[in-house]
Amino acid sequence: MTPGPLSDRTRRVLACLVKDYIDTGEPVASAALCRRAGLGVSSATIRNVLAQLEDMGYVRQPHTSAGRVPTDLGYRYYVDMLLDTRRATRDASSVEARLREQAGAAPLFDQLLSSASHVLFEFSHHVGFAIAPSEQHAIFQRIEFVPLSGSRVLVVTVARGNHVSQKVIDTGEEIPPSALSQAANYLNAEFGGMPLADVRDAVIARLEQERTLYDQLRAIALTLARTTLEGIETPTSVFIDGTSSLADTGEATPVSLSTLRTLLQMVEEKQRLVRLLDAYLEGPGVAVVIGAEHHDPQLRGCSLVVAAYGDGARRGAVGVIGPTRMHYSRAISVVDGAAVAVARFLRDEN
Amino acid sequence: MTPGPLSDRTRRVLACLVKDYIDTGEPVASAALCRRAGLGVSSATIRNVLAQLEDMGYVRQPHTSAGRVPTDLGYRYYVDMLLDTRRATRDASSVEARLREQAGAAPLFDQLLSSASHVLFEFSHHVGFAIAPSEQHAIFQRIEFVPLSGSRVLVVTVARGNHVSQKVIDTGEEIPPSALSQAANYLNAEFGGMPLADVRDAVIARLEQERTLYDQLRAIALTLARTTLEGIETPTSVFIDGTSSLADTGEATPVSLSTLRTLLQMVEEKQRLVRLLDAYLEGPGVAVVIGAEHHDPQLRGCSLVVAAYGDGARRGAVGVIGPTRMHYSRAISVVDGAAVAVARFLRDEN
DNA sequence: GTTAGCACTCGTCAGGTGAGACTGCTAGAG
DNA sequence: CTCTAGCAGTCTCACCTGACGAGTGCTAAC
Repeated sequence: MTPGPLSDRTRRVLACLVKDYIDTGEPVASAALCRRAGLGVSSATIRNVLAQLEDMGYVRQPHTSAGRVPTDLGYRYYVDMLLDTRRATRDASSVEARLREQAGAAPLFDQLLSSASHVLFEFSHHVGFAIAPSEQHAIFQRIEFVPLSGSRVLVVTVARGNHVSQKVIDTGEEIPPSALSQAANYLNAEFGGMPLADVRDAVIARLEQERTLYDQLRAIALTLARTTLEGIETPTSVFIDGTSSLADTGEATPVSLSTLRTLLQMVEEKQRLVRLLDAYLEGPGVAVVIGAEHHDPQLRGCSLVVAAYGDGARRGAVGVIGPTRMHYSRAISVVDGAAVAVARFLRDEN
Repeated sequence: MTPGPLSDRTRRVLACLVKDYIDTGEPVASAALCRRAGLGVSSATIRNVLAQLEDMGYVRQPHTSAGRVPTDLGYRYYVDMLLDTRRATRDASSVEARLREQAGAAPLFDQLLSSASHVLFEFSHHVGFAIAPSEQHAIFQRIEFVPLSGSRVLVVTVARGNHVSQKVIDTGEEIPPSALSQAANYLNAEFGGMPLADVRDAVIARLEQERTLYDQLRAIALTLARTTLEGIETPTSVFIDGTSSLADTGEATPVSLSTLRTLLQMVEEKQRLVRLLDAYLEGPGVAVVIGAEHHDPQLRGCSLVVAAYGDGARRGAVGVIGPTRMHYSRAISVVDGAAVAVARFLRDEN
C-alpha cells in the first residue's frame, strides 16, 4: 500500500504499460508486457508486479479478467518521468515556424493568440487554447478617439505587444474632432508607459483632486479616459480551437458525451476555463493536470497540458485539453514550444 | 404516386403527424393520430390515409410494425404551411429586447452579431449563427492611423454601423505621428461616405495616375490606404454560438456523431457555412432548408432556418442550425425576430 | 367510404450458452 | 527467496432463442 520508491523493474513495467495503453486504448495484458517490455521475465512475474502496482494505486482492472489500465496516478507517474527526461528534447522550432506562418509578420495580439490555439490543435489533435494576460497589467501605449455619428466616440486603446482593444462610448454631447485628438495627445503624453490599472487610478485621482477643472480640454480627456477604463476588469480573453477533435470517431469514444458537452459549454463560457486553470499557472514550464486532479467533476476524463508565457504580472497561458489517455510526450513538447514561441513574439514586438 | 393536391383530411393528418413527431421523437402510430387529430374517424381510416402519404413520399416507416415518421418532404409540407399562416404571429419584440440587453446600447458591429448568435441559441436551443455582410460594400466612414513601435502602424477603419476593423501594417520607414494624422484627415475628407471597394479602386487609380506625386503627404496617405484596403476581400466574418446544444443528451441523440463533427468543423472553418448558405439568401423573409435539400451530404440530418437582414449589397444573415426534427415554428419566429432586430439596430446606428 | 376484427410482421428484451481473454494461485524448480 | 509453468476461476462479448407487444395491412361487413 505504501507508495514508496518503486524498483527499477516495476518502473519499467509501469512505463511500458502506460505507453502501450496510450497507443492502443485497450487494457494491457501481462503477456503483452512480457513481449514488449523486454526484461527477461515471464508473464507470471509481470503479473505479480502488476498486482503490486494495483495495490499501490497505479493501475486498475476494468473487470476481473481484463488487462490493466493506468489510473490517474499511473499517468501522473509516467508524465513526471517524461517531464524529467524531456529537457534535452525541447523542440520549439517547428511549432514556432508554423505559428509565424499562421499569424503573419505583425499580428495583433488577439490574432497571435488565436493562431496559437489553432497551431496547438494542429500539432496535438486536441483542443488547443490560449489565454491572454489580465488586461489590468497591460502597459498603456496609446489611446485614440475616433468620432462616430452623433455623440458617439470609438475609443481605441493600444497596449504593449499590439494589444488593441476598442469600445464605443457615448459622450452625451458632441465633441469636435480636433478636441478629441488633442485629448488623445494629452493622455498619450501623460500616461504612456504606465500599466493600465495605474492609468485608471491616476485618472480617477486627478478628477477627484481638481474638482473644478479650469482646463476644458483636460476635463474632456480625463472623463473620456475614465469611461474607457471603467470596464478594464472585463473578462480575460480566451481563444479555443479544435473542438471538432472531440467528436473524432477514430477509436473508442475518446471522451464521453457529457464531458463533450461540458467542454463545449466551456468554449461558450470561457471564463470557466480561466477559473479552472488559474491554480496551475504558478510555476515555470509545462504543467500537466490529469483527470480528477483538477476539481471539475464534469471533466473527470480530461487532462490539461498547460504552460505560462510572459513574465511577472503579464502572464498568460497556452495549452491543450484532451482525454486522460493522450499522447503526453507530444502534447508537452508542443505546448512548451507554443509558450516559448508566443513569449518570443511578444518580446520581439515589445 | 402523384404529389398532387392533398385532401383536407389528408393534410390534417400529415400536419398532426409532423407536430407529434417533433414533440415526442417517436414514430407516430395510427391510433395516436386518431386520438389527437380530432377528426371523427377510426384508426383504420387513418391507416389508409397514411398508406397514401407513404406512397407520395411524405412519411415513411422505420420498420414494418412501427409508426410513421416524416420524410424531408413531409417536413417541407409542414413548414410551408407554417410559413403561410405565420405572418400574423410575427413576434420580434422579446427577441429584440434580449438582443438589446445582450449587446448593450452602442455595440460594435461584431458585438452585435455575436450577441445575435447568442440570443438565437438561447431562444431556440439550437446552434445560432450570424454572418456579416461582405466588407466590400461597407460604407467607409473614417480611417485612423495609430503609430506603434518602429515603422509599424495600426490602422483602424470604421464603416457605417460601428463596423470597426483593424490591421497592423509595416510602412518600411518611420512616419511621424503628425504626418499620420494629416494623412488620415486627408483620406477621411476625400473618401468618406464611399463604399470601401470604391475607395480602394479610387486610391489605386490615383496612385497610377499621378506617377510622381509631388505632394509628400498625399503619397503617404494613398500608399497607406492601399496597403490597408488590399485585404478587403478577406473572408466574411461569422459568429456561432450554442454548439454545446449539439451534445444535449436529453433524448434520443439529436444528431449523429459524424454530423456533430461536421458541424464543429464548420465552426472552425466558418467560410464553409457561408458557402453553404450562399444559395439561400436571395428572397426576403425566412428560408428553411430541410435535411438533404442542401447539398452537403455530411449534414443530411440537419435543417437550417435562415433570414437575411439589411438591404441591397449590404446583406447579411442570421439563423439557426438544428436536427431535421426541430421546433420549426419557434425557430422560424425567433430567426425572423432576430433578423428584424439586427436590421433595426443597423438602421438606428446608421 | 368507413369500420371492426384479425392475422401477420418486426423490433425489443430477458435469459441462456459457449468461446476467448486474463488473471490469481499454487506447487515446484533454480 | 525468486521465478516460472500450469490450471482453475472469472468476466466480457457475441450469439442465439423465445416471449411479448406494438402496429400494420387486409378483408369482410356496414
